[in-house]
Amino acid sequence: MTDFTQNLRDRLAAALAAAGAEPGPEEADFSIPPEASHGDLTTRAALPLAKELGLPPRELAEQIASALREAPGVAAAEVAGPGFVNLRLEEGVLWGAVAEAVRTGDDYGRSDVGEGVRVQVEFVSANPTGPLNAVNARAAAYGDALARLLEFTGHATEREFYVCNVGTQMDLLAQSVRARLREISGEEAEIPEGGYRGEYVVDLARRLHAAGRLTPESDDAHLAAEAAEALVAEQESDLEDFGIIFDEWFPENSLYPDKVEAARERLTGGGATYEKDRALWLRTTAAGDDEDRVLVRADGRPTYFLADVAYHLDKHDRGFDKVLDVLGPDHHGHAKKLYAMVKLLGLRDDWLEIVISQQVNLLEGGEKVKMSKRAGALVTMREVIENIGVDAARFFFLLRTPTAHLDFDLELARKDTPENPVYYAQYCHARVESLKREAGEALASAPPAEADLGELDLPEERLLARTVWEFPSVVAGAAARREPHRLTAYAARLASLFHNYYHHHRILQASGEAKRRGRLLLARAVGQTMKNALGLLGVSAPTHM
RNA sequence: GCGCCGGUAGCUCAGCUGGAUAGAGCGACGGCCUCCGGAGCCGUAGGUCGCAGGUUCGAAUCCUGUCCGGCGCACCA
Repeated sequence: MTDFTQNLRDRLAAALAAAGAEPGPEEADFSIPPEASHGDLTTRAALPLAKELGLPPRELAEQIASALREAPGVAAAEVAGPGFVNLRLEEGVLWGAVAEAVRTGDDYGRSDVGEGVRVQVEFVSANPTGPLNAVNARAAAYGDALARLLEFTGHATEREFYVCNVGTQMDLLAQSVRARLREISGEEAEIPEGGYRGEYVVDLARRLHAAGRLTPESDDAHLAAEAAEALVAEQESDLEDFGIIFDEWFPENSLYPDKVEAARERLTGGGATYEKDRALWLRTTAAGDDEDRVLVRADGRPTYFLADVAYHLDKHDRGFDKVLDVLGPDHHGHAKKLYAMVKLLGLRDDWLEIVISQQVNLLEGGEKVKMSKRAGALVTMREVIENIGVDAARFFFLLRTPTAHLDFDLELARKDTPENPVYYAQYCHARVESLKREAGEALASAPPAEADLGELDLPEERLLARTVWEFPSVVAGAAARREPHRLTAYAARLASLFHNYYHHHRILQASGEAKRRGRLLLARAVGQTMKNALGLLGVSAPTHM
């Protein structure tokens, strides 16, 4: 498909050049119109360029159309609306995609557009002060799907979790654990103001005490380290059960003191710092921030921001060509200073990219489920997984664009009825598997034959094939825009088309051996494409349901 | 006060970096079970794209202002 569209792009560029236009790469391109009645490929190149040439857009469009009409695989090229050129492709192109999906299997949709660029996706990155919650789970589902998309499009991708095991929160954790340890020894103890009151701290204290690792007399640093280690291990196993394996768990405390000191020197040497009120500031306002930021406090202790600079310098030193930070809703205020930091360090502007994974409202039958960390009554990621399952959770978290708040209806996600979109999509795959079982091994694994595909003649079959044909470009678009939810929408669309087709037309009982094989090939392509789409979302494609 | 994210059908949301008649799911209403899985399918109703300006051949999309909701604004992390 890539060679095919590249050929069309070349022809389009040639036609535009012949008319005297100088199109940019964006302008001399095609898109797949959502409306099937607008053809299979469309270009609006004539609209902006006609103006430059002083031509009526439809006239330029007609010149483009006649040039494209001659291209192989193009059945028709028509001018529409104000000056669109709509292409209708020959069926053979679409059957070719069906054959390719069957032939390439789990690799269908894969591409190498990433050219092996080394990309790091950092996500979740929670404090090691408690179990992961539903908001972390959303970020987890998002970051992992994004990483899968990047891998599938030819990027050398790594997943990283930044363990924020430094600072006030760790002190509070240590004091909270100490209080619980005292209680175990029968003493009276109080959880400090702002401390962690969750039941899990009691369990943690009990476990570490029983293992002989901690006593109420253990010093703060030891308390914090032991507690954090245990909690990180829990987070890691929760994420593993959610299907997510990180390549790197990067502990913040490993940055101290050398890397933090090196970061300070580098910034100071760069001349973007100054001293005020005995503190060291970074002039981030020179790079688009709203106010300058403190790097070193008046008492000489470095800020979290300076550690962040050190952390990103370390990422850069590790050779990543691109770094994606997925920040939670409580950190969205950091984007500006991080971007400013990149500028002031003299790194490429697009080296860092920040995506905000927004908050989640958990609903139970329309009622909001309260999530209060202070009261210790938070909804944990583990509870979400146990309550509704990994597949439903991941699918639901990826239903929306990451930047928008998400209403997550647990009751709906739990349902095993068609109103639940994850079952609807998985059922499509299971149904194809069921057909393959029914058809028998020989037919179910027969190599794609052009003659068999040529038997397909229904409009529904063409539309299904077109949708299979679209898949690689949907993948590419989702990866480029960092929007896995496009795949969720695609899976729902493909499922709907297939269920409809299945209901109205016999596949294994079609008249004629060749038609049976052709229809089964189409079904196999759909099943395979669905499996790949779900796989990129981290959702399983069951063979039975 | 400043900033970020939202405001599109009764509800939850898409809308592919400015295009064609604004779409889907759910809900509502009405249909379909001799048939490879009814965990399914078909149809109907439903919109001033928060509001007001602007930019241009063209705006849900970009700009300005404004209203509403959510969330951030430490020498905390």
